[in-house]
Amino acid sequence: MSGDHSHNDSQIDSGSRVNDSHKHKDKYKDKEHKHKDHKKDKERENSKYDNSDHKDFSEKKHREKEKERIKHKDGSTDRHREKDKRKEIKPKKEKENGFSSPPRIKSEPDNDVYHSPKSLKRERDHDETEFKPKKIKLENDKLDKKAKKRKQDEDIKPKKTQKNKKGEVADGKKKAKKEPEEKWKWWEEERATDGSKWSFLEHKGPVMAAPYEPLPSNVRFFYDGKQMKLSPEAEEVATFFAKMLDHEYTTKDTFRKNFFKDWRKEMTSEEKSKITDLKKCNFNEMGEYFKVQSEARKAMTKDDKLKIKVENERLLQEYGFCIMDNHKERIANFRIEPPGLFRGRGDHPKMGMLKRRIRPEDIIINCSKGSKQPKPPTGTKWKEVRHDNKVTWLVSWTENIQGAIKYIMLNPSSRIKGEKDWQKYETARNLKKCVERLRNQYREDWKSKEMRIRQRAVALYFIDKLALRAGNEKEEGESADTVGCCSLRVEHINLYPEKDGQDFVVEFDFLGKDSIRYYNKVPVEKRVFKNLQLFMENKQPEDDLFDRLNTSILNKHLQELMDGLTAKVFRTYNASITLQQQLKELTSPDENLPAKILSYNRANRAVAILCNHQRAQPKTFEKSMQNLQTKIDAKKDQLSDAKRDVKSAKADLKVRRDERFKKAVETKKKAVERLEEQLMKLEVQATDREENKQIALGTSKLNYLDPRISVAWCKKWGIPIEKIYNKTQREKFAWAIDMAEDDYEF
DNA sequence: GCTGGAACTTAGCACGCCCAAT
DNA sequence: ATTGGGCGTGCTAAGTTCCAGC
Repeated sequence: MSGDHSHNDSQIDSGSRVNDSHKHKDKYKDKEHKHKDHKKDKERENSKYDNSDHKDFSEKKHREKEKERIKHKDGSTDRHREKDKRKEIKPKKEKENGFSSPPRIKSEPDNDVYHSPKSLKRERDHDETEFKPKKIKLENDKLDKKAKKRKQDEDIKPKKTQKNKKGEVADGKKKAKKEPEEKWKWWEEERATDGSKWSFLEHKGPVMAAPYEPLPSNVRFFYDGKQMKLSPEAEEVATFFAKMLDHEYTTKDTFRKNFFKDWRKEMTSEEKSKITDLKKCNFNEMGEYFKVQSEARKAMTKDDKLKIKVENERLLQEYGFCIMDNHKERIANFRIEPPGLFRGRGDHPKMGMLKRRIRPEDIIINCSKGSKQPKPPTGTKWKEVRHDNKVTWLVSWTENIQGAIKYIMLNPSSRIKGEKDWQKYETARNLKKCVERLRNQYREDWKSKEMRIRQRAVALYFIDKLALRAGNEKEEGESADTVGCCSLRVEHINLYPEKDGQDFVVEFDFLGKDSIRYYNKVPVEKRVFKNLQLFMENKQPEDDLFDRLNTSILNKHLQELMDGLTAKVFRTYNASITLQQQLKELTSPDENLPAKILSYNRANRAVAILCNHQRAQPKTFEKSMQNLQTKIDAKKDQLSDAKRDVKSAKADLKVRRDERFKKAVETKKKAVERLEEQLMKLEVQATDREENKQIALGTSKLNYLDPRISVAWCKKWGIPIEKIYNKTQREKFAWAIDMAEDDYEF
């Protein structure tokens, strides 16, 4: 098949968040399904969602090329702003934010105030006014020149071959002083080869969650109609619930049950004996109180808002950066997650449970031995301080809902993330080189005598053709019932020897990651079809489709086929190759800028559809669409008026050939043109928005599309990169923007 | 090989800011 | 000046992969 990646059957059902539509819950309840040759016969919770409402969202051709151009939104403004901002930044030679520069460790009065936004106090008053980003601005032309581009293709490979010179590790420390952080091109430097992720790391630790502030006494809680003063612990948990009062979560049984159970754990024994029924709890005053508070926050004066902004900026400056190997790098999430009620996605069995407050004693700090260690808040201790340079995280703790470890890591613009990202796309490009071979291989394997090989081959076909996720097994009852390729169950597909004029159609319908529904009808090759029939023989709906396969088996196999190959590489590969090919197809040289950008968005959209990146239709969608339509209609009226004006002006001109009338005609014509352009923009905007209402472009842009493809496209067509990537994205993809030329081929 | 833990990427949603239209 | 809504951003949940220890 090779090229047959036509995903035009992808359909996104408007009712795609299926979690609530369990109309046929008990569909399979009574069936006996002990299946002998089946490895696990789990007693599945029979939460089957209802399939009956698939709207066949019939291929509005709107995804294909056609009509109009995209709205023109001028993105260039924020660039100017950026520049302006930079001008204000004062070069600062000394240490920044109290970081000692790598080699020496300078101690400094420690902020022994609890690190929470509220209570944080300024230490050094002389700095008080300086909340602006204090980046070192140091134009460094030498570096730029010296590092002149090598040919990009060689350049790109992770430099495995290069021996790590002994001095390399320490080298960061030497040239500490004048590193122009803003322009550091880590991609022109060599990578460590010894598995270490850094050699020096210093940071200020996390910002703890703000402590609980008890409610004012006039905000009351009622149980069974009677007022009741809650202990601070119980009250805090109650406020979590109160804050969510008008969220539909609080109506869900599981949520309420879990909440109540965990809440009771926080109660005094007295409270526990009184409060026995959630239904009798009245949180309204509390809920109201928070609503008023948030209203008040919105209504704050400019000044007060500015103060908050300043404070946030200060916190960011102090805690939002670390020094890693001589460079100041941005931290992604430097705040400890505050306590609250767990909100799982989809039908999560643990929704509503109490996410407990993280104390310093729960927190592990990771940093350099020689660095200035972050101080725990006074009177507290970290759980541990370790110095592990084989990992990238700065801070970690174990969360109480799933027992998972949470991390504080660096921003995507950091070297450590960027290198990894780059490498990911290189692996995907390697796959491109051998994908035909692999495809031939798995097609051969469809005929294998061994069931496990056939299953492996069919699964791989799906992963390749449909960009499905690998699909690890999940522990039942621990999370929502979602699947990926390897964990598909019989109930998730339907086979049609013939459907809608096509042969061998497989209909997929399952909940994937984040309980996003995947619904798709795809014609497959006959052999695949026959194999699927075989795999499904004598199985119950809740049995695994690929009972001889899991992700570890699959990935082991893939690893043998190509170095670094895993299931998810196919998603990256197919997403990127689709973008490249779609861009080629959709971009027409003589279209104007907005039209080109619409083409880009459509190419992006094709990928998002392939990867099933959905979003809830914005709540305001209908209304905003209507508004837009109103505007369009108004514009049309204006236009026809203007046209009429032109006509009459022309008529006047005919009667009296006068310079003044001539001018009038010109002016009127101009007006018509302007209106036409405006109208077109609006219409393009409408199209784009309509096409996009349930599709999220961001995820693929950020995670799947080799940014060099986009950069090359921009260069080729003279599109400013700002039209494609916003500021954050440009920071993340700085490496690609710097290195890709207009002829870059994925 | 299997299991569970650790580390890291990928994901959608909520919210608030900002800007354009009124 | 006000308002509406689009967009960027933060947040954190939910995946994948790797690996150590049996």
